[in-house]
Amino acid sequence: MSGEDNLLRLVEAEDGDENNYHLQDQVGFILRKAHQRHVSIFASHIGDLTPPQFAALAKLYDIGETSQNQIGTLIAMDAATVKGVIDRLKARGLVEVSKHEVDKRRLLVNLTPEGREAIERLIPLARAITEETLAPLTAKEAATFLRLLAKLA
Amino acid sequence: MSGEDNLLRLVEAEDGDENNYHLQDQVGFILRKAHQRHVSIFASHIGDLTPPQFAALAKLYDIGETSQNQIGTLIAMDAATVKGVIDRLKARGLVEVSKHEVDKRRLLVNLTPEGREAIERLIPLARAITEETLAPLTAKEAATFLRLLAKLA
DNA sequence: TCAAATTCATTCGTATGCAAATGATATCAG
DNA sequence: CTGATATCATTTGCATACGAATGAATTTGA
Repeated sequence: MSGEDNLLRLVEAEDGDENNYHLQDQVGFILRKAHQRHVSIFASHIGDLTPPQFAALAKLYDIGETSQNQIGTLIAMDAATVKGVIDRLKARGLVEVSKHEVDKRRLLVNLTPEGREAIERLIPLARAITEETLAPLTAKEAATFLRLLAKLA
Repeated sequence: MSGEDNLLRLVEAEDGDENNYHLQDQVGFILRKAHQRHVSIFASHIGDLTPPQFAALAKLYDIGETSQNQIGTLIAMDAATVKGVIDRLKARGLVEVSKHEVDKRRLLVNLTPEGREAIERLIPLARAITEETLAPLTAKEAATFLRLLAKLA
């Protein structure tokens, strides 16, 4: 270790390291890593569907037929992004689309019987994914974490 | 509200809602939304650089010249992804690349003077981004949140 | 009522993000 | 020493993710 290094450490110790920027301590960086880990866990349980695709199916299962735009609002997805997601679900026969009778701008989306069967089959796996994602935390920690995370989202 | 709705509510109340899957309560979904919000805050403060690009610059500023692969490891980025990030930073003159003298597989990456100037200018903004991201939490909550988030990442 | 503003969907461009395959180089093990 | 393995970088393909622009349809407001 050089003399310069020793001097630097002294300076850092004096000011509580406030002059140094540590990427790995920033909330954005850790948030990105936590999200990555979750997506990886998701893929290990549900290989043939992505989290956004699953979210669209789960929401349609929850509320029934609705417009593409409304789906995007409910699952926090950009209009351009949701279009791609719905297109791929449609191509796989999990959802079907139709025109709104009254408001001709709207594209109605609904589950097909295959889509309904798929989401009913996948929901138990999704519970396991949530469990595994939160596994590093105790039950109490998980509850605290979810409460605080919700305040940030 | 219909009679069916009342019945459903009774059933849900009886079993503690355990038979219902609420997407908006799942950790993965909230994690994705929190990450989205952070990226949006980031963009409002630093418009000409993405979070991954900033991360690469910050890490190079921290550790100095290193291989592309090592950068990817340190900022949790896939080799294919980090290549694109470095390519774009290179195109903008913020980093420069060279071949490793001994190990000819490696591509060394380093900040240019412009890159160093940029990251020094941006780090104060990054601190503000972290602050704004955590603003919905009290200081104590933020500390708890970061501790638990780190356990998940 | 009717022009302005808004909403819904689409398209384009750019940027992650990752799996899988490939090629070049380096290391290891027998 | 050399064949098997491992590592590093690249490329391709697919899937989000979002800003901006566009067009069609609806709603608003003076």
